[in-house]
Formats: sequence, structure tokens, C-alpha cells
Amino acid sequence: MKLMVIDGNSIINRAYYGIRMLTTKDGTPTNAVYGFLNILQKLIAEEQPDGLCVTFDLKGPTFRHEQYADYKAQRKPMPDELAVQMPILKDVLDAMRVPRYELQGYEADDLIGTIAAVSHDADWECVIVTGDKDDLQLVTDKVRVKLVTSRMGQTKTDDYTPEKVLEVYGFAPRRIIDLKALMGDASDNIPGVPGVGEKTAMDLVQRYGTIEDIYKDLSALDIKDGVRKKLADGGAAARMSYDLATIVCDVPFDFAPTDTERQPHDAERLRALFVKLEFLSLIPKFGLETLAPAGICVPDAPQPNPTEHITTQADLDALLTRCKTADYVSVRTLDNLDGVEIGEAKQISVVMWGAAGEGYNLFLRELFSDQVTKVGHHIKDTMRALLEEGIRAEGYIFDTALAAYLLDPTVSKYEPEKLASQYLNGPLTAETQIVYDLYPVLREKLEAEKLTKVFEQIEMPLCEVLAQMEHTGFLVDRTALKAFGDKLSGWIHNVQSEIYELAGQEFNINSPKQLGQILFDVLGLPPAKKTKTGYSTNVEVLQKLQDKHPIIPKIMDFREYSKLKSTYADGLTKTIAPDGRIHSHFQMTVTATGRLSSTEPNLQNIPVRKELGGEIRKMFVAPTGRTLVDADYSQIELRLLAHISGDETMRQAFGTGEDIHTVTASQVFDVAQEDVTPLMRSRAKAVNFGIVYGISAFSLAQDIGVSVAEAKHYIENYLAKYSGVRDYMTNIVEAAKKNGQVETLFGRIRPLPELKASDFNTRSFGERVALNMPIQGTAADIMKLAMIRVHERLEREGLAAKLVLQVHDELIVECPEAETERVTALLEEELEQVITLSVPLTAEAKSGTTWYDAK
DNA sequence: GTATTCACG
DNA sequence: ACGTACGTGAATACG
Repeated sequence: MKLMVIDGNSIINRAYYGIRMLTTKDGTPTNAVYGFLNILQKLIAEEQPDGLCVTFDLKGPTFRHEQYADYKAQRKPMPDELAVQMPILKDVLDAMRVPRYELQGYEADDLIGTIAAVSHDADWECVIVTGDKDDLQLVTDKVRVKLVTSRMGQTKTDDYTPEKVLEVYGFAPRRIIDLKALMGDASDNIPGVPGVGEKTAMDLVQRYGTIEDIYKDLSALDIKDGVRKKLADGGAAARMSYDLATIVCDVPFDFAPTDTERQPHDAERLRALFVKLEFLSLIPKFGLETLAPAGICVPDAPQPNPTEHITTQADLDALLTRCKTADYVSVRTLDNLDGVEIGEAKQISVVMWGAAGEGYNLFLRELFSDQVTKVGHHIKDTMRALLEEGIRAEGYIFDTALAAYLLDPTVSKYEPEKLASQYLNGPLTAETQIVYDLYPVLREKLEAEKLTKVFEQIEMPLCEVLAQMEHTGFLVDRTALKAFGDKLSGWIHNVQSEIYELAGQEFNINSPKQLGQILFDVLGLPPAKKTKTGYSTNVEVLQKLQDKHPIIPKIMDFREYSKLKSTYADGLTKTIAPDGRIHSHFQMTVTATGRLSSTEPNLQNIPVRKELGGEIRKMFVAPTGRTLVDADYSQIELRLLAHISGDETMRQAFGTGEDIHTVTASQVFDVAQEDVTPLMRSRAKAVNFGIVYGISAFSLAQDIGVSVAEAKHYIENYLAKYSGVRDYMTNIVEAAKKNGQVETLFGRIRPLPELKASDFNTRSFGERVALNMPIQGTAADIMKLAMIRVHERLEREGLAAKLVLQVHDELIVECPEAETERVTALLEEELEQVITLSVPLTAEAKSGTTWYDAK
């Protein structure tokens, strides 16, 4: 028999990682209740326990107030009245017929300890679900702790058996108490031994076990004298802490595991509660959908719209006339233009090529001309499909997907159905109707958020540019790519045999798991880092081991070759179209900053940093008689940092055309520019990048391979010298907290609910994003504008040149040889003149017959 | 489907 | 003390 006991308060507070707090009228945080129930449901499915109960602290189910984070930061205990009471959760658990336990004078931990002890004696298996590591001390052969952790809204559980505790901590479960006795725990008011932290405590317990063993004879311990002194002074504190840290396992309350045996839900009550809380998605999960709706209306399937199927030429003509006179229509294309669906105010018309007959093609041309005012969803894709048929789409005034993206670029999907429930009232209708109805609503929202300009001047005009780029594609030398792949195959084969030889056995080198076993178990190399599932074997780890074993460089070679072969040589070959070109898809609604992304294939991550990888770029070519012109912005993000922050020193550096990394190096290392060494410059470069990302000393240290203290020193110097940047960092975070969002120079926004999160990591992430998004996003806006201008100008000047690719700060054009010079000049000019900043914005364009040569 | 690794700006 | 930089996409292994 198996009993699952849930540490209610602990799970509630981990069930919500909160971004936006949603509450009922009485202030109950529904996110937290929902999260709790979701976790509960998942756990029940996973464990299938025979018994189930939930324990609560004395106060009952409570949720930590949002201000908890502030108290935590100041290391002050949070006043009790800020704990949000959640009576509704009691009601839900009662309706589920799950027993709840709370007891005057005892912590929930103590109840759990007692329950675990009783079920152990009753020979039940006990699973404790909690987020509190303290409970690990209760683990035995019959008591397992399921530790719930969470990050970024993802909930993860880890099962702790005695073996797992030993593996993770290096000692037995009961020794957790000794660990706490030494290191203390601020959140539980356990003092611990002053001056002894986690590292020291772990080491002591691992080597000596209990505090009794440690204190038996301090002089006999092999430790630093400083630590010995701290231990000697803190003896009383250690013993007191030991008692505090020990979970009571004999609380006087009546409990038998059989009390918790699962019972069927009180379905009607539970359903009513879920409806009240608007947890409609939980209704099917709890098997409550067959119940009568009890007078409450739940949204049902889409209502059928009046739909007319056009089959005669007369009807087709009539439809076209209506389209031309309507204020606007919504258009959705079906099956690669084999049909179109047209939405009007209360009517949908479907035209299929097969049924409409000969007039269909002409109809399409008229429909997509500027005589019909249209809205659509992801119109760039429609425009591309039309280009394949030789039709240029005009008359589009609105894209509902793009509008929704600008309103909140952080969500992953913009399906019309979702947008309908978010922005429209009334019953759900067919997609074409939704798009029709969304237009006026979203237009107003854009206006209210001051996004109209970005929408009309950047996103909408860009659709046509991207459609043309995708349609044009980038020519690749298939034969050369194939030859390169074959060459790689040979090398992979050779290096693989060498690796097997050195390892003494064959294994799958591509499997991090098997590779880890070979390196760290078979060959006995020292593991440097662990992942969730085992040893880490990434480049960083391998680099540290480089001189320790001849197999390491071989593995690094193997990785390099297989990446090139699978992702690039083979991967790209598969995507070459019959015209010999690669037609990537540029996604406009993916990134949270406003950048584009590229898929199927991704042409924005073609190798360049390493020599061998660069070979791939030689396969991206211009056809005979044509050339490639490649233009890129120089240091656009740092220039924007200088402009946005207004930092005088940095602006001056760009103004005089000095090398920014050298200038930074001279500032950070306090030497004359002439005395900056290459090492100093490369470190300064890393600092510059770090600042743009929202720096931390630890990560910078990791990146450039210096101590954290040294990295910290660099950052301090940097911010002292570039004081405008320091002010910017402070101000932008403050402004973001106030407004709940950040924005680019052009007004593109990114909401930042993360800044309100109680979780430290989530909040820190929000702060870094607040620093980075205005910079990365403005750079994206500038590039998008440049693309629109380049596209327009090429057309206006009657050039045959075509844009083929954008890689964030780089733009590639294919043109006839004769146009090369004009296009080179035109590109530099247009890129540089998009906007006037307080620092020069420079771009450089070069040409060649391959991407490699043009760069 | 998730995790890991590695390619890019 | 937290846990470790911003933004992406694809291939592979494995449960």
C-alpha cells in the first residue's frame, strides 16, 4: 500500500512562479490554486497512491504575498498578515474528499514526520511531496521524498531514496539534520554555527558524520584552525540548531494510513467550484464533463457560419464586386492557393479552383490587387504563395498575427481561435470570420499601445520584402556541398576508429550518456560539471580535459565534423529546392525582441567562427554572371548602447572612429590605448558584450576565464568609466518596473511581468531583459527599416538585384555583375541613413561570387 | 516529448 | 544566498 502526503503550503508556493497574479474577488490567487491542482493531478497519475492527504501549516493553506521577495531581500521575516489565506483550496480538497491535516502548535513538517513514521510502522510505502529539502531527513527504505522544484513556470520532481540522498549529498538522510545544525537556515530561523556556511558544513558532515562525532574531539579533526575556532565557539548554537532542525515524528494526533484511502470526488461540488474559479480546463482532467452544466454556460464548439460555396462564374463575379465595394474583407488561402476563403461581415464564401473553373485565376489576380482592401493572418506566407504563382499581392492593410505579436511578442502562438477568446466577445466562429472581426479591435489596441507606427511603417511593409526574399532563395553549390560531406564522412570514420582505439571499446560517441561513461568511468578522467541526467560533456568540459588524455582532442574533432556533416552538409542538401536554391522561412512573430528568425532551414546560423565551418559559406554562391553583395552594420548594438545611455565617453569613442574594444580596454585596465595588448582587448570585448546582455561577474569570469573577483573588478572599472551606462542600467530597470514593460526607440514593446516575480531568478532574468531588449530590439527595428528601404530602392531604380538573406546585422543581395558597384554603394547608404543617432551608424558592404568571399 | 549539444548574431 | 548573460533553430539520443 502506498500513501502520498503533500506538504500543502510548500507546494502552493512553488505552484506559482508568478508572473501575473490572477485573483478572485476575495483575493484568492487563482494561479496558485490552479498550479497546485495541476501538480496534484500529475502526481496522482504518476504515483497511483492508495492513500492521499495534504498537510497545512497552522494558518491553513496560505500563499506568500508578492511582497515576500522584498522581505527576503532584506532578510526580514514577512509579517503573517501578508500571507494570503486560501479558504477556497480547503473547499476544493473537501470536494475531492482528500483529508487535510493541520494542528495547533506544530509545523506542517512535524505532521509529515509523524505521518511518515506511522505509515512506516504500518508497513505502508510513504511518498512525501514537498519543496522543502529539510524533509530529506525523513527518507528511509520505506519513505521517499519527492522534491518539487520549479523554474520559469516548469515544475520538476526528483525522487529521493536513501541511495539518491547519498549520491547527491554524500551522506545518509539523517545527517541532513547535522548539516543544518552546522550551516543553519535563515528562513527557518535556525542559527547554525556562526561563520560556517554550506561548503564547510557539507565537507564536515561528509567526512565526520554527526555533530557528536565532530564535537567529540575538535583537535583531532583535519581542518583549518579558523574553522576549528568557529566550531569551538559555536558548540552551543550547533546543539540548539540540531534540535530545531530535527523534525518531530511523534506529534500527538490520531492518524492511521487507512484514513487517507482514496474516495471518489464529490463531483457536483467540485465541478461547481471549478466553474466558479474558471478552471474550465480542469473539468475534463478530473473527469467531470459528463455532469449537467448546472445553469452555467461553458463555451462550446465553434458556431457554424453561413458559408457559401461559389461554383458559377456569375456568383464569382458577384463576389468580386462585393469585395471591391466592401470596406474590407478577410482572406485566407487554402491548400497552396487551390482555394480561398473570403470573410465579410456576416458571411463566408469559399472558392475552390476545381469548382470555380477557368475564371479562378483571373479572380485571384483581381482579389489580390489593390482594388480589394484585405486583412489576413500571417499575410507574408500568403504573399509568398502568390509570388510562386506570379501574382504580387497588394491592397493588404492589416495582419492580425502581426498585430497580436506587437501587442505581446512573448507568447509562442498567435492562433486566431486564441486571439478570439482574448480579444473578442461572443461565441467562437470560423477562422476567417475571427480574422475579420479581430481587425477593428486589434487596430484600436495597437493605437492605444502606441504601436501603430511600428505596425504600419515596419512590420506590414516588411511582409512583402520577406515574401520576395523567401521566394528568391539563396543558390547553393549542391555538388560542392556533397563533396564536402563526403570529405567529412572520411574524417569522421577515421577519427571514430582512433577514439574506439583509445577508449578500448566501441560506443556511440554522439550519446552524451555513453561518452560520459567512457570518459569519467572507464578512463577515470575528472568530471567537471554535471547535468540533470549525468555528466556534462560539452566543449567547456572537454577543453579543461584537453591535455589529460589524447582521446579528448579527437572527440572535439569528431563533434566538429559530425555537426558540420549532419546539420550543414546533409541538412542543407535536403532543403535544396528543384531550382537549386534554398528557400528559408523568415518568421516574423517568434522573437521577444523584434528580431526575425529563420527556419527550414535556419540560414541565420551558418558557420563562420571556425575555419572549417567557414567552408560551408563557400557553397552559398551567385549564379554565373551575378555577384553577391554583403553589407553589415558595424557594432550596431554597442553604438545603440552609447546612443540610448548617452554616455559621453562611449559616444566620443565612436565619434572619433576609434576601436571601441581598445578604448574600453584602456578604460578598464587604465592604460594608454597604445599599450592595450590583444589579451586586454579581447577581455574588454567580452565586457562590452556582457554589458549589453545584463552582466554578472560570474558569467563574465566564466566567459573569459578569470576569477570572479577579477571579473567583478573589470565591471566596476567599466561602470566607473562609463558612468552614463551605469545610470542607464539603473534607470531602465526602474522604468521597466514602473511600466511593466520596456520598449525600443521605435516604440516596439516587450511586457516584463518577470520583474514582479517573487522568485529571485525570474526577477533577475527580467532585469537583464530590461537592459537588453531596448538595444537588441532597436537594432532589429533599424535593420527591418533598412530592408524595406533597400527593397523599395532596388525596385524604384529598376535594378535586377534581389535581397536573399538577413542575419540580424547583415544583409545579402544577389545582383547582375554590372550592378555590383551601384548595389554596394546603395546598401551602405541605405543602411547608414535609416536613422540619425548621436553616434555615427556605419555599415560596410563587400562583394564576391560566394558568401565566404563577400564577407 | 525532453534534454543535450552546438551553430549563429 | 540565490545561480549564473540576450536572442534564436536543428540534430541526436533516449525514456
